[in-house]
Amino acid sequence: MSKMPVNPPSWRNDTVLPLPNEVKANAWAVDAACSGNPGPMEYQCIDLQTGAQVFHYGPIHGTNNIGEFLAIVHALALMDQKGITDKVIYSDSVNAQLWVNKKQCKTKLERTPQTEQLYQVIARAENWLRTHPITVPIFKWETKKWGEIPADFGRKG
RNA sequence: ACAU
DNA sequence: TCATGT
Ligand SMILES: [Mn+2]
Ligand SMILES: [Mn+2]
Repeated sequence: MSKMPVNPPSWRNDTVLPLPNEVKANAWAVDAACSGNPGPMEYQCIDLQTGAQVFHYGPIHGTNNIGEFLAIVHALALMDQKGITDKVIYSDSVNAQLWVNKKQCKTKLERTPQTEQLYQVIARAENWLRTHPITVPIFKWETKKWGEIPADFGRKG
C-alpha cells in the first residue's frame, strides 16, 4: 500500500456531463460557431445538469462575436421568462461578456441587405438588455484549464 | 497580449 | 491560414 498523499479529484463524475469541481452544475453553457468569419453563424445553449440542448439559433450570416453575444442575451431572456433565478451562465467569450455588460453589441460587421435581419435581432437583444436588469451571474468558461465548453459545436481542428 |  | 474583438 502506498503512503503517497492522494490529491482530491479535480473533476466530478456524478453529473451527466463530467465537470471540473470549480464549475457550477446549476448552469447553462452557451457557445457560437461560424463557418467562415463572417459567415453562416449559429449558437446554442446546453444545460450542464442534464446535457440537454436548451435552445439553438441559426445559421444566419454573422460573426463569431455577434453569436457569442446573442447567445448570452438569449439565455438571460429565457431564464427571465421561465422565472429561473438560481442558475448561472458560462461563456468562453470575454468579448461577449463585455458587450453584454455594456448592453451594446459593438460589432464592425458591415450593415447590408444581407445582414439587415441579423441587425434587427441585435437591436432586439440590446433593447432587452436596456429594459431588464442582469441578475444572473455570467462566468468565464476557462477553456485552457477545462477543455471546450460543453455548448461547443466541436468543429475546430 | 488576451479571449474567440 | 484567415477573421472577430478588447
Ligand atoms: Mn466560444
Ligand atoms: Mn466553440
